[in-house]
Amino acid sequence: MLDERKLAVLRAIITDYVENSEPVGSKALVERYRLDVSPATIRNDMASLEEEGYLTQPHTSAGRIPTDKGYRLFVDRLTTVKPLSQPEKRAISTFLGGAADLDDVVSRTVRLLAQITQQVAIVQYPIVSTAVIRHIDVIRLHPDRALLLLVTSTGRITQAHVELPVETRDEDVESTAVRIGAAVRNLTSAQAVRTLNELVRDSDTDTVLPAVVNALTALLATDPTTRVVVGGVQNVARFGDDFHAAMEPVLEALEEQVVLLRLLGEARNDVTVRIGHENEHVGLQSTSVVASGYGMPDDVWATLGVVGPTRMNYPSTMASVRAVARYVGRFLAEG
Amino acid sequence: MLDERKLAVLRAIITDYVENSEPVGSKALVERYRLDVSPATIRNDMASLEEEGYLTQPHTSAGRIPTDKGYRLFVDRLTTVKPLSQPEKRAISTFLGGAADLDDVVSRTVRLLAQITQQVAIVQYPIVSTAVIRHIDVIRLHPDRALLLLVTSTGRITQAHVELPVETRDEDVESTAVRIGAAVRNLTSAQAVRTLNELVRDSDTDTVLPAVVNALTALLATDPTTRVVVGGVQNVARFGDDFHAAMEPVLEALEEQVVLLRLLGEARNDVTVRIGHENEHVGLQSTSVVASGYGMPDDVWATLGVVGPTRMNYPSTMASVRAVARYVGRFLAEG
DNA sequence: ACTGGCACTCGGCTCCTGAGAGTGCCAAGT
DNA sequence: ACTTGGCACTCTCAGGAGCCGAGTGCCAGT
Repeated sequence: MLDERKLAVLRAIITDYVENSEPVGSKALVERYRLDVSPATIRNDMASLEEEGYLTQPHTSAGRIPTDKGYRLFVDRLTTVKPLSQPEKRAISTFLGGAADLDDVVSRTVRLLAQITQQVAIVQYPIVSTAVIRHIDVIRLHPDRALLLLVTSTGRITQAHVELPVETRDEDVESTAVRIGAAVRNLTSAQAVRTLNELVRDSDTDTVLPAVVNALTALLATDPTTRVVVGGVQNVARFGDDFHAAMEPVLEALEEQVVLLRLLGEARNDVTVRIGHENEHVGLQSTSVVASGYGMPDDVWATLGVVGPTRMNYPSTMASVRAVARYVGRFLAEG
Repeated sequence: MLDERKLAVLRAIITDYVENSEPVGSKALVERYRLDVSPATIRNDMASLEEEGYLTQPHTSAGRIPTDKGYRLFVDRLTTVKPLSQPEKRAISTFLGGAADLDDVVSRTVRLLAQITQQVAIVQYPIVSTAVIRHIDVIRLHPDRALLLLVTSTGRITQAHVELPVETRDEDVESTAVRIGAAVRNLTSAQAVRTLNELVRDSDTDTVLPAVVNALTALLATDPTTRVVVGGVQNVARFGDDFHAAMEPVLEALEEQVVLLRLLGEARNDVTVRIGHENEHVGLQSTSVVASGYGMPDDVWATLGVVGPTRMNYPSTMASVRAVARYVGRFLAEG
């Protein structure tokens, strides 16, 4: 069904369409891509590609444009992600190199991705599965309320409020904090939860301890990967003139953390592409998402990616996403 | 120059144009707004209003549309900000009521503002000038590096890294933290800086103390108002069909914290309006910004506002911004 | 299996025209 | 002095005709 030449035709059509955003016809095709056959032959191939769902015509007597299925085939079989050039690599490296802390790494990454792909970038906050608890702290802000701080070995700080009985003494709060801190130090999230359970079981007269432990358990349970940063939103304006209608739902989707997490959540350690209707979220079905996990080998920390028009330059976008993911991963591993 | 009727004509034109986004002519005007004069009279008034720069014609033989100057006059003299309805007030109140902490208040506020104005909302993180230090903490993450945490009475947590001599003992770190903590507790930022200076002067043999104090001083010095949150970006799609050209610079501006801060920075405690070219940032000169300070009376904590098309409903937007600012202020004062 | 030729389709461009909205101006009325 | 009706004028917009050209599908020939 799909001989070599038909695949070459599909590749040429996609290349041309990505570049010029115009339906491409048989004549232009043979002229621009040395296919060494006549337009008539190409026409037959195009007809057959259309029959199998890889191409479509906006209207009779216009050229063909690729369908989502066509892009899918292109991405799967017709393209090789070519590595970035040396200057590009150096640019990435120096741009990330100046980062001061975790927040800075993430915000630089998102700007970098948006910049080099000219699309909308999404970066999930990294989480280290091997992160351990470094420190906890309970700070009494009001008579009946305290602030619980949790610091992990990656420098991540989370917080929660704890309701206290009004009559609680400051010393009790402090000693409880010290006690819990000693118990969970250098434990992973899962280990800590187990230890905390034992701690509560052993001390049933105490009122402060259970309150703090509950808050801490809840804090440990909340998935710390639920933070996502978006950047380069202005690039939706460049997605194409035909995009104006579909733009509002896209912008809306980009504000929904939940949607973004689901988008990124499906990505593995390598580069994943979702094309058009392959995206579950209806607002994003006229876009493609290129994502990649990043972090240490065999230990994915988080995911990042870009959202662009289905008519995007897949090889180049995939190369950029992969490169940025690798550099950020390496950078985090070092720092 | 500007008698009562001309002002009424201007008001009617703006009202109509805001509603229908179409240039409005003399005939439609007398029909829709009981002006009790003939179209010819209105035409004379319109000609004179145009001559003075309040109106303009997209082309000959089209109706008139307001200029920035026209909107300015409208906002300054022709409109009264009418209070919100009871249900609206209740909606604001309940929506903000569920907020758990400061982050939550801000994120709810930005969503609320975007929702009720159908425009892009911008909220600056609040700062309490009377905030005092509640707690500091130094956590050693690596042999040569520690994390400094600062908690204020408003529940705000900031952090910084401290470089330590490798040979520093854990006990010294801890005692230093306790010592500094005791010294600055319940002090305002300014008082703390002074106290810290004395502390360093009195103990010149210590190596740990100066390192931590330096980091803390830097932390206190960084302006905590430099954080801004944006929401409702999808609403730019509703700014109008004529807006598509100007959209990219607007989206770009919305990603620049610096630009947003300057936008908001000019606002006073009451509602401020910048119309079109009154905005300094070129990318936003086809938009209007409605902003307001919020916080306790005579003690502005921060600013919030919305960005919309110059052709916006000013009275209603101003009412919404004012109401939200007041509610958030009240809410912060209580919690 | 490929190619050249040919008839056909259909969108886009241009030109034209008429309708309609809106204006500016003027002379007359109050 | 202001207001008004009338009128000529301008200019956009919508619709229709007609042409062009790009592109297709098909077929017969190599």
